[in-house]
Amino acid sequence: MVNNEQYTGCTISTHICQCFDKLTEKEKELLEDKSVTIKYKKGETICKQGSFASHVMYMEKGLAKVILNDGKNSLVLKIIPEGQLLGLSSINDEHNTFQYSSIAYIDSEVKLINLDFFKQLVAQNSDFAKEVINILSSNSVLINGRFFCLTHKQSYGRLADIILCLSNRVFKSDQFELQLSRKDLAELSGMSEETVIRMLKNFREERLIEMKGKNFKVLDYSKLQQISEVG
Amino acid sequence: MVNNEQYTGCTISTHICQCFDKLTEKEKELLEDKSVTIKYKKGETICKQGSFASHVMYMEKGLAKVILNDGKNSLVLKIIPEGQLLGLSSINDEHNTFQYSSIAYIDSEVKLINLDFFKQLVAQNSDFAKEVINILSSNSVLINGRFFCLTHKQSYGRLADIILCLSNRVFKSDQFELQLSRKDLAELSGMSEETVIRMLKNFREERLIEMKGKNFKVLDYSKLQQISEVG
DNA sequence: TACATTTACTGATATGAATCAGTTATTTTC
DNA sequence: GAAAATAACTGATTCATATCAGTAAATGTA
Repeated sequence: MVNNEQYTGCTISTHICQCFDKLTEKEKELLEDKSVTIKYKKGETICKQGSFASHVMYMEKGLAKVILNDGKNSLVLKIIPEGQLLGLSSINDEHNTFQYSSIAYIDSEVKLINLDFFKQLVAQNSDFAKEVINILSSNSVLINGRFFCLTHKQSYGRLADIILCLSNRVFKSDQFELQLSRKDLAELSGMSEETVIRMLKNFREERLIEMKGKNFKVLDYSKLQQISEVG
Repeated sequence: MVNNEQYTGCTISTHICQCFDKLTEKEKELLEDKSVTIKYKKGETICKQGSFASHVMYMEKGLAKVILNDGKNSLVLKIIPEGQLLGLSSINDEHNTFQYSSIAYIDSEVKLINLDFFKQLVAQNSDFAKEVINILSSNSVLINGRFFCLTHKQSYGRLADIILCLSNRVFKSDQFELQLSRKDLAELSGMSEETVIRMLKNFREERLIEMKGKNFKVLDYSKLQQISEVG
């Protein structure tokens, strides 16, 4: 088999966060003491790039984006679905501030875990540390793929990627009510809002998708897949 | 202070790899047994994306690029200078193949460390594990910055970034003999070879750099910095 | 030294996608 | 339930940068 890697702009890791399974009963109890669950409304900032990081987060319920921002532009690094960690890069001793911002796409519940305690777990439980390493490196693979996609595919391919990702990984259905605005979609696929709108229109005209307001239905997976592949 | 983060297309981490300092004398001895140093000529492949990963690498001498490739295009993720690890993502249990290729820019010497032994070190020495986590997360920060830069800056800014990176971090001098071809520079800054050539010419005409064949000299750092910032 | 090959460079042209300037539709708010 | 605000959409235009098609220079080789 020839390995012609396919990169997608997909933003969601399929890696299942298993790190808490590695904890002892005692550690799990302590974890509960050292954490608190907070609710965020759609659009609210869960963590802010540059501010001091005192906790690692775990998405219990909801959906959020992770973005880099230079004051002018923003880049969506990934999406955090239920059951994934957020802000793991803060466990690096050299960075005591959040390296990115996270904003809730929909109403969400997030467990905030005390950072020092999290670091302590890494130091004392090597299975836990190993799993953290797995998560970090899976995350790199995801972001590298997205990096490739956003720099080398053209817009139609990137948009097809995002639609496939939303359908397959986020909503896990061929039809879904998309809470994201066209602007959000544009940010996700790294292009302008107007271009997204025009391209979605084309996809609809070619019967690849159906669209009524926020309701999406994917009609032709294989054609979208093909568009994703040719770039 | 307002935090207007500046992202650069710089490809080199300033993180100093300290993980081997964390080893005991006995572990250091074992490490020598479990590793072998190989010489690579300029242009040679040090590791190949998709092939089975049986070792982690350490750049003892030389310079190499780390690239993603889909058979058509390639993306330089980062550059590995002397004193840095390469192929660390292989320690993830889910990926037993190299996630990227690495090619020597110049003649290089690379220490190949047995992967199972490396994993064993992670499991048994928590300071070592912690340092590995630091390296992984520093690496993410670097690549995220580059991701932002290549997707949001335009060509002049990206090229300025690369020139500054080469001068400040790789060669650590305002003049250097660049072993890389124009094509390499194009790949690094994510644009076509012709565009690189035209823009270098402009930089020279505006007296930002001097250029005679492979010999480069940076004349105006602050102007290049400014070009990098405006994008 | 001559020849072949690769690399560096130049100009003309094509094009993908952003930007600008609106209108229409849908939410939100009072 | 009307007014205001936001989001969705459309068309015209501009622009950055890739691509194409070459020539010139440098490097490798016989």
